[in-house]
Amino acid sequence: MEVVQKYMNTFHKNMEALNVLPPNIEPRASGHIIEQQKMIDSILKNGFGYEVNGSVYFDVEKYNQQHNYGKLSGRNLDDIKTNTRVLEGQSEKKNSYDFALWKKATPEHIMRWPSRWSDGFPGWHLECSAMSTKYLGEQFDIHGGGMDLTFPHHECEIAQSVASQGKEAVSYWMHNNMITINGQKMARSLGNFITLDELFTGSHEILTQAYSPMTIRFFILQAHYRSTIDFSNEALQASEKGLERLMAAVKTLNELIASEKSTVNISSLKEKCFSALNDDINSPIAIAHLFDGVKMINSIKTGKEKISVADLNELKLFYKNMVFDILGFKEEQSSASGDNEILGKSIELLLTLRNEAKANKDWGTADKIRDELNEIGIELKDTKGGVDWSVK
RNA sequence: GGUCUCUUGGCCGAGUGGCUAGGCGCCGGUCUGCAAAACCGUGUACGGCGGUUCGAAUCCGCCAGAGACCUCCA
Repeated sequence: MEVVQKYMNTFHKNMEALNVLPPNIEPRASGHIIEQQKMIDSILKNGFGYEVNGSVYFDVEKYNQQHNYGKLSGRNLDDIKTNTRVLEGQSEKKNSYDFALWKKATPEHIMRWPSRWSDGFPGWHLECSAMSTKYLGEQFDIHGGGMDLTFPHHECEIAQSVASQGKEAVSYWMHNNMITINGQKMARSLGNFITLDELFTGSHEILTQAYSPMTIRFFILQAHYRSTIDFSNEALQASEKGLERLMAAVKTLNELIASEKSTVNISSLKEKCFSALNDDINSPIAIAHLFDGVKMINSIKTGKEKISVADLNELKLFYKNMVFDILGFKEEQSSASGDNEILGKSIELLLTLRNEAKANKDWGTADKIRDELNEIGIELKDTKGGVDWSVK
C-alpha cells in the first residue's frame, strides 16, 4: 500500500502540474471485490463461465457462438485460436484464449480475498467492468485508454458486459497512441524512459534542457491523440516557442484598441476551431487555426487590421475559452509585472534611467541595462508604444 | 510466425481523390540607434516500384523500414 501511495502521489502531482482536471472518483479494484464477485455470479448464471479448481474462467468459445468476440480489435476467434501461444499453467482452462474471472491464490500470493470458489483474487479485466458499472451505470458514453489495451483488455470488458447484463456498456471507445523518443519506443529495456519529473526538471541525459508542464501539454496537443508522439529536444523546443507565441498573443488581446468596423472575420475563425474539435478532437487543427488568429491579433496591434468593439469582445472570450478552458493551458510564468509590486517598481526605475540614456544617445548605458536585465531573466522589448518587459 | 497500424519538406506534425494546414528553424525584407518582438516574402514534402483515375500524399498491389498487440502483471 505504501508503494502504491508513493506512485499515486507522484501521479497526482504531475497531473496537477499539467493542469489535468482531477476525476470525481478514483476507485480501486481492491476496494470493489464484492462488486466483482457479483459480476462473476451473473456471468456464471448466464452460462458464460466455468469453475475449475477454485478458479473461474470466461468461456470465450461459447460467448463467440452468440456474440462477436474480437469486434473491437478487428480479430476473429479463428485467428486467435491458431496463434495464441500455449503457456504453462493454463492447462486447467478449456481453451488458451479463455481468460480468468477469479484466480485461486497460491499460498505465497499476498492479495487474496475469500469467495465461494476459493481464497483468491479477481481477474484483471473484471475490475474495470465492475467499477464502471457501479459508478457510471450499465451503459455509458465513452471509455478511454491506451491503444495497447484494446486487445485483450477492452475486448474482454465488452464480453463481460454482454455476458453479465446482456448488452454492451460502452458507446464509444477512444484509444490514444503511444509515445516514442527520438523515433524509438519508450521502454525501460531500451533505457530511454523519461518521467514527467525528469521532463519538468531537465534531469535526464537525453534532455538538453527542462520543459515546463505547459510546454509538454502543448506538445502533446499539437499531435492527434491517435498518432504516436515522438519526444525529441528539437520538437519540444519548437513547442516551447510556439506556446510562447500563442500566450503572448493572448496577452496582446488586452492591449488592442477597437475601431469602428472590423476587417477581420471572428466567427469564421471560431467555426473552424470548433469544427476541428468536433472532428474526433482534432486538436492540432484547432491549434493551427488559433495561430491564424495570433497573426490576426498581432496585425490588429500593428494597425494593419481593424476590429470592432463587439468583435474584440467576442475574440477575447473565444481565446479565453479555447486556450484556458478547452485546451487547458494556464499561465505558468510568475507574471511579475502585475503581481510583484516591488519588482515592478524597480524595473520601472531602471527603464526610466534607460530612457534617459537613450534620449542622450548613450547607447552603451541603455544596452547595458537591457543586457544585464536579460542576464537575470528579464526581457525588454522596445515597441512603438513604449517598452514591454517580461520575466523569462 | 499471425493480425493490425504507420512511413509527409531541415525538425515536429495535420490532411482519405482536385483547393496555401499549422508550429519551429533557415534565408531575404519592413520597423528599430542596435537587438528582441511583430509583420511581409520565401519550400516542385508526401518511403520505393507498379496499377486504377481526366486527376492520388489520399484508392489497389508488391517491396523496404518502423511500431503495436498476440503472455504474465495492470
